[in-house]
Amino acid sequence: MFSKELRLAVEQAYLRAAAEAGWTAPVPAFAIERPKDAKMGDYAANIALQAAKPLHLAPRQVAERILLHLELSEDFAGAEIAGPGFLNFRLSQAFYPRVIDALLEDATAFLATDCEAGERILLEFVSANPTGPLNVVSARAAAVGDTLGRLLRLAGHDVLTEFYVNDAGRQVEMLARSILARREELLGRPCEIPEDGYHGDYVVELARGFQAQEPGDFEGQPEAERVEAVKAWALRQMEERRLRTLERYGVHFDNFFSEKSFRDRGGTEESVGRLKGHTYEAEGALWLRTTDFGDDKDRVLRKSDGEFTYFAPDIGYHDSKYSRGYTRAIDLLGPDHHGYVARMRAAMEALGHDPGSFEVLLVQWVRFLNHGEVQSMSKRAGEIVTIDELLDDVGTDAARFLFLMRSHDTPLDFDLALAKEESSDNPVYYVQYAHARIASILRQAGEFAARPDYSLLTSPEAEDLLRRLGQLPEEIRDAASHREPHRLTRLAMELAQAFHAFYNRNRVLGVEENLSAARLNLAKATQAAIGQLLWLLGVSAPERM
RNA sequence: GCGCCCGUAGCUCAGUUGGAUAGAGUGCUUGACUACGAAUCAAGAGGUCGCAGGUUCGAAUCCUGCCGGGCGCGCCA
Repeated sequence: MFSKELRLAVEQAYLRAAAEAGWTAPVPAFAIERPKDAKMGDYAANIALQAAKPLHLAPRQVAERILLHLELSEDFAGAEIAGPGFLNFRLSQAFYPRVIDALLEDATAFLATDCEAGERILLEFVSANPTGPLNVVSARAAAVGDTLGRLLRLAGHDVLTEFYVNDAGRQVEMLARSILARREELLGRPCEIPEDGYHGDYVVELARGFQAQEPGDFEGQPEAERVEAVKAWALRQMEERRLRTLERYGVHFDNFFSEKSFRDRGGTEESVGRLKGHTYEAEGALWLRTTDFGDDKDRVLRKSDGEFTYFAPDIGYHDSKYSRGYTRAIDLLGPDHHGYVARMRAAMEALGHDPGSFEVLLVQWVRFLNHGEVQSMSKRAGEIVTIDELLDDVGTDAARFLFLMRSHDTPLDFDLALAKEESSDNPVYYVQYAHARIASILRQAGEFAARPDYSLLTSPEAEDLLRRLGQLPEEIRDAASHREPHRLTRLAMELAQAFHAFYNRNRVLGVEENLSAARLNLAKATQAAIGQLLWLLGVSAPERM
């Protein structure tokens, strides 16, 4: 929450120094950053290093001139020149009450302090085929997408989370035919599961369920109508199961977008029509000249048999994100889809959308381990295949936290044994324990002053904790703008670590009344911050464990 | 062959638009509870940031080449 005012102060100091010394170079691009080593202060600016070259001066010399003209608010204790010419700044105690009071008043608003967002974002993730239970391969994307959505919303964006339901293609047709075949089997008639059909146990379950509910004249209907009836019924069943799974997992979608209804109302034709000028006919097919927009080769929109490719309705779907009023589309895709990004971006550009407003986050694969052994995800081996089975095994809190510990663009090893372990080895418990521990202290504390004298918080552990709390708004801003929800787990762990260290060296209860009140408020503010981070992660924040 | 992602401590990984002595967890060694939760804390050991060049006052970070791993390159979805 201080980097913004610091940047302004430094810029103004530079301008005053320039006016006095006759520098003609404008304010250079420079960074306000947090040094790794606390000995170097709380913030550092490299403006002198950046300005030295255009000014033909030594960096330290520039720094000295700037320092002369620097005017800082009372939140800062002062500034000094260090190393090759960094300006280092140290916070004063004056900011303590501002941070603690703000956190206690409204932790959400506090975390959003530095965010200046306000875009309309459509965030699409998971979008798994509706032909089976949600598979564990979607679990990571579900966790990342849901938390990213919460984070972007907290940052001030108008976010719609969306699940694209591929309910139109051959896949659901096959599901319906598979169910029908199983139904024949249940009735004791000879049958054959279609070659590309679905074989999971759930298909048998569905067949049984359908048979129990099927309308009386079902047998008399023509084949095509029967398939349609089963298809519609099966899609509703899968939707219910999907919603139950997602709810257990704490994942919320604002909208489920049906490919079928989009196609039925001519959405694909409309978007393809608007691509005119970028398309051509060749070999009986309709092609989109994506190479005009950076793709490797042109892509077919409509096959020579007159059917659209998968690409065409998908262009229409993405186009609809813009026509529905969103200015930015963010997709989470598996690494097997990365070849697809360039052509979709090309299509968006051809439609007149800013290609930069279409963002794709590739969520890399997860490898499941058990005590370090790689797990095959085969049903036959009795291993975990669905998200439900994963949640049965390790629970929502551990699953979400572990998925969000790593950057989404690196492959992840997920150790099932570790996830189940309720010990300090499991980072989710480490963070939750800090939250519960504070709850326990507050239960025992009784009444205490709401606005005590925070200048009593002088221990190194208290100061470290306060600095971390004060820096949260900047961290949140960066996590949101970089689309890196995994930073939240690190922040939560660091806060928990700072609190545990504080707790071990600073008695909160049973010390002098004013000191106790100051420490209690700090603990309570920390709890609010950890609670808010856990909420963003979709992990529960227990009062007791 | 071409394209994208990745390569950091024994292991799993952080590392902010290039910044100061490269960090954390885990594992290993050692210490801390007759007062707030020991699911905790403190200390120590552990590194050729895949390799080689280049740009820069400064490179784990940017550029080039090479090595290694993953994924993709259909009128499939």
